[in-house]
Amino acid sequence: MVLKKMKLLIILGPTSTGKTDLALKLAKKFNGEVIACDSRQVYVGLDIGTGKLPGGKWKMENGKWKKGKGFWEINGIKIWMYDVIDPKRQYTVYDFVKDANQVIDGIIARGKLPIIVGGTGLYLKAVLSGLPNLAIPVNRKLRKELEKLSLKKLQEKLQKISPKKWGRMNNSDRQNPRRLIRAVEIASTDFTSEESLRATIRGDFNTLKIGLTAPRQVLYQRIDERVVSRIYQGMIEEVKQLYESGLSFKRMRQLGLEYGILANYLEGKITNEEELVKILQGEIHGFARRQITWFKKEKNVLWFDIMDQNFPGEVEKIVNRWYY
RNA sequence: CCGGAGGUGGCAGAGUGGCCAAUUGCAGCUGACUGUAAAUCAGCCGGGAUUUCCCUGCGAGGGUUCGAAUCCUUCCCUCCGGA
Repeated sequence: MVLKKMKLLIILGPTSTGKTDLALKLAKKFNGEVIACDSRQVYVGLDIGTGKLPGGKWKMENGKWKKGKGFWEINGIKIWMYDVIDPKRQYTVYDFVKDANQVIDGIIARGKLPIIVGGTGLYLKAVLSGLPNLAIPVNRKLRKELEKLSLKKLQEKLQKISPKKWGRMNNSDRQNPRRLIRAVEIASTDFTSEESLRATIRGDFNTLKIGLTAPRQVLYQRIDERVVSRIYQGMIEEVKQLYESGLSFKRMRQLGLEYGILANYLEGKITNEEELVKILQGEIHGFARRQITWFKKEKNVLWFDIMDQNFPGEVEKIVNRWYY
């Protein structure tokens, strides 16, 4: 049968550029549903710190949101891929691809436009074009053993097991224990990359990619303000509650940014709030930089500077032309 | 005004005669990233030329020395204590 490619609208960009706000607006306009492509919003209970409440203003004023299983609904618009798993569990790109694909298919079946809000570049890439080796599963036992090895030993191990793989790795990855471990893990299975890629790729999308940016200084300022307002919104309380409900500080540190830093704060490693705010801001700046580095390489993105007052209108026009 | 401590690169903070353009942390910048990705990892970080080259440089000026951020001296400033 002849398949018409499914239309998929994508909004991407670094944190704090207002991706979700834009997505909600467009969803309203074009009868869409939103899919959060975010590696941390998938966790239940990580709300304020991951920006699931899209800005205090939504919570306070237009507070018509409700939580469902796997989605939230804000002013009648569904945002998917929120709250799909317990934060104590580890969720991976693979899980995300599987879950998101189902959600996308569901939205299309309902005759609506799926709008992906992408903050996690790897996840977005995996959904759109698959990743080789994606289907090669984690081998917990092996990892546990490998984690005990020194960097040097890991390097030697990979060189022995798969010199080809080692040869392809760059200097930075060769010093990255996490990558080395995964490489050994892949090399220890019978899977071929082709098999694995075939298992995950779909390529049946007709995408329109809208990228949001802002001058660096503006971006940092927005981040800085957001940190403060999140604290006002009760982010510290949120983390306390997570701890009380059994989420360890160690796990929080794995979750990174606000959760990791607040874990340190609650443990007394950071003693005053001023310092806390500074650290949070700095870490998130770095995060935004990493996102930018990643997204720069993304092809076919129409970039918009959010400082340009007219950008929402422009975006709307473009989406309109593409969609109808 | 007296006594004490001190002024180092955006900040914090080492260094106390040559190995110092100056440890380190933060901030900043660039990049990698094929199942933890808000993670993890690499590089840069006074200026310029851009393989061991040049210039400016550790509050300011002067001095000692073959050689000073490091010693002497004068001045300016900050902090603490006393008047």
